[in-house]
Amino acid sequence: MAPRTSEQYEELRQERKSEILDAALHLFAEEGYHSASVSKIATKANISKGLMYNYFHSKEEVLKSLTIDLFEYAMDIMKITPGEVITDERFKEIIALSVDIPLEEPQRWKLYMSLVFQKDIAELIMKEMKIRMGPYMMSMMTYFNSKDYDDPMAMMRYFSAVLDGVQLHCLLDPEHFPAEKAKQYLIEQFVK
Amino acid sequence: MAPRTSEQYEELRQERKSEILDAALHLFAEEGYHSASVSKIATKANISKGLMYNYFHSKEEVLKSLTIDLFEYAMDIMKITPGEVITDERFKEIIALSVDIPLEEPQRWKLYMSLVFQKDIAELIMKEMKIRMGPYMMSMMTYFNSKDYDDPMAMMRYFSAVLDGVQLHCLLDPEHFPAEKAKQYLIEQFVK
Amino acid sequence: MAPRTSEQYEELRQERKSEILDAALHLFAEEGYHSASVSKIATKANISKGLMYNYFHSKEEVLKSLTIDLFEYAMDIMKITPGEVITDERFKEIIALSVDIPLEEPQRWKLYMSLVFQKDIAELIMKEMKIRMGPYMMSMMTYFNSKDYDDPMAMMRYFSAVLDGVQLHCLLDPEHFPAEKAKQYLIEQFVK
Amino acid sequence: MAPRTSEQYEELRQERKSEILDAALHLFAEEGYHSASVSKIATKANISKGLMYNYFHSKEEVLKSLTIDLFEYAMDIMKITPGEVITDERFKEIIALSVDIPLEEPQRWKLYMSLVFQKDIAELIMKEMKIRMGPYMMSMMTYFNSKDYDDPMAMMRYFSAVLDGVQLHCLLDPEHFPAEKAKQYLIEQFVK
DNA sequence: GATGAATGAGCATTCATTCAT
DNA sequence: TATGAATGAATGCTCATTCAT
Repeated sequence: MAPRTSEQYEELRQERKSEILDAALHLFAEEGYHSASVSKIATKANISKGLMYNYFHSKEEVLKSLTIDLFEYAMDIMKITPGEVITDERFKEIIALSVDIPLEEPQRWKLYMSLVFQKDIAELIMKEMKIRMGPYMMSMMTYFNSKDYDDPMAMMRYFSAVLDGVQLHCLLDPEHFPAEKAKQYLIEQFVK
Repeated sequence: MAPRTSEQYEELRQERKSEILDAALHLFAEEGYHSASVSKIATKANISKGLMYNYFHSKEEVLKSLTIDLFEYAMDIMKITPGEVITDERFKEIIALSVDIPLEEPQRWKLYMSLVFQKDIAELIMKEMKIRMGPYMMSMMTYFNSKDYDDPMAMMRYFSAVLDGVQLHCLLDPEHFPAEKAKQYLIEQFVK
Repeated sequence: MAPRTSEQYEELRQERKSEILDAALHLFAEEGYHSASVSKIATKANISKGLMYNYFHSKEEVLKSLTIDLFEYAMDIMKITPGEVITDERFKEIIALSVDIPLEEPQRWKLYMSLVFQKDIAELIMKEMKIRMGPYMMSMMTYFNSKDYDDPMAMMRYFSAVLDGVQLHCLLDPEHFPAEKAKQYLIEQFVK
Repeated sequence: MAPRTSEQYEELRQERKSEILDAALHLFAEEGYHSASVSKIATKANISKGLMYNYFHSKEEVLKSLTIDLFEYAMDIMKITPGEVITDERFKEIIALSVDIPLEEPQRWKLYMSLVFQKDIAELIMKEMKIRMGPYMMSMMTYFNSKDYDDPMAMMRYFSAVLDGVQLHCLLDPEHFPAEKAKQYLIEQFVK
């Protein structure tokens, strides 16, 4: 048999890597970071424990990788581009997406939320987050500024908090939380 | 020599118990439930590992005790009484307190938030919570009902979410989050 | 109040001591030596943990004391006296008693049997045993000798073994083991 | 380098497993189940504590495995087959083997005897035992029935007890117990 | 004499990580 | 590249024993 080309190898590696991440995501979300052992992750990803260390240097790195992916995924969906000017239509879309994303991918977001409050883990991911959230917050501020809010900075931060609260409840109690109504209330309040 | 009286013993016990709870609170909040080992808690409380088990049957029980205390503390401060009829003034006070409490006792509330998303732990505390939150939510709904909202139930849930979001940001970024402005915005929106 | 006389104190001590031994006997027999903690014994004996050490230097000593009592109890019941000459009638009585004792006080004998096979414990009690069993075995040998057995020593040892086997089964399966029939078989075989 | 083939792994595992069982057998027999800690077993088996759990899920499982092996070993030697019809010759052979086995493998049998009287442990092994002893007892009863005994069931139980007693003494005092004479006495009494 | 708080060594078990193959 | 045996430190927890009161 002809040896694989290095492109094929690279492809294989990426595939394996994402299988591992996928397994880890589900286990972390289901049983928490500490209860999800490397053994379980490897088994779920159909590889040996040893091989995992060929792809990630540690369990912590799996987590780090997962959170970075998480952001990229969210940014992708929201189609946020640095320097973007946000229109009312776009703002409404962002609200709708913000509510829908956690409903559609609760695993991912539960994991994310569970991490934010564990100081040891939070430090790992906060740096990544701040870098990636910066441009998004800039665009938001510009939007609130254009709306003639008194204190657009404060408003932007308040809006972020409100949105997080809504997302939180979407995750914690999806059956009872009135997601559609919430979108409507958000629009009523913030898109004057 | 005569043994201590049982009052003396009881006093001693209560003191020790609260030392343990205090140590545990800080460690749980700082490094999470799993990373805060019984050894660390005992060391921080200046007692031996073994003695912890003279006061609590398990690490889990320390956590449970801590969450119960948390609720009682919050309920106390908010002066919530079952069946209370909420006036506008009282509603404003609740908003103000809701924002101030996490700012004043961030440790306690960080702990609480960190637990909510750890599935294995959440089950432990959710039961306690639901029992204690019920009356509060009833009063809230009655209030929104009196305000002629379309769907007071949905509004109450949305309000809870918004409040949680605000508390979240107070905890996560107390330096930058505009707490006072947030109170004002909340009152403007919900106390029509 | 007049101070107690030293006789009264001594009496009190003996009473306490036997309460402790009683509690220990039941717990050892029910859950085994290792599972029966000093705490449990003290609680069952209605005294404090600390006081137990006023009566016995260690948990092991409680056990030792218990086994010695056990022997004295058995010897008492069997009315064995050093140098006794055993008649056929007396031999039959010994057989009957040997079978009845374990049936009537299974706790005591189960404890005893459980100890014999735990080397660490066995060493403690074997010495006591050999001293106390010696005269009994002498009398037995004399009896078998009078019966014109080939090898009275071997017969005596075989008889002891058979008796132990019967006692064993009386303890382990009192409901199914035919104790009365066994007595009869024993007499038929050994009292020619 | 290529990983080991699964045959190689399996071979390795079996070897290690039996090393662990061997170490455990000796320690359990010598100091009892509770005193023989996992640490000691691992040290005696020349492996790390952790590795033991790669082979057995718990200390209890080691014990269970050991008792199952014990039975299989005994059944093998005795060549007992379910439904076997026992002749006089075969009966004599069974008596001889019953006496010789404990003499040849005292460790194994001491372990077994020590377990029977520890309530917490006994339950674990009794189930296994009853299943495996059933057919053997059936054959015995058939034998005693063919001998025109009054009450073959009672006789079978008495015989079992006597045999156990003899085995007990073979174990406890192999130097003084007259094993050969005992075989002879057993045959005289039971093979009329 | 009497108490029970306090200790610390020990226990069974888990698990991230390494490494010979 | 790939395996899983092997390690050892750490975990939650128990308990005989000591000791200040």
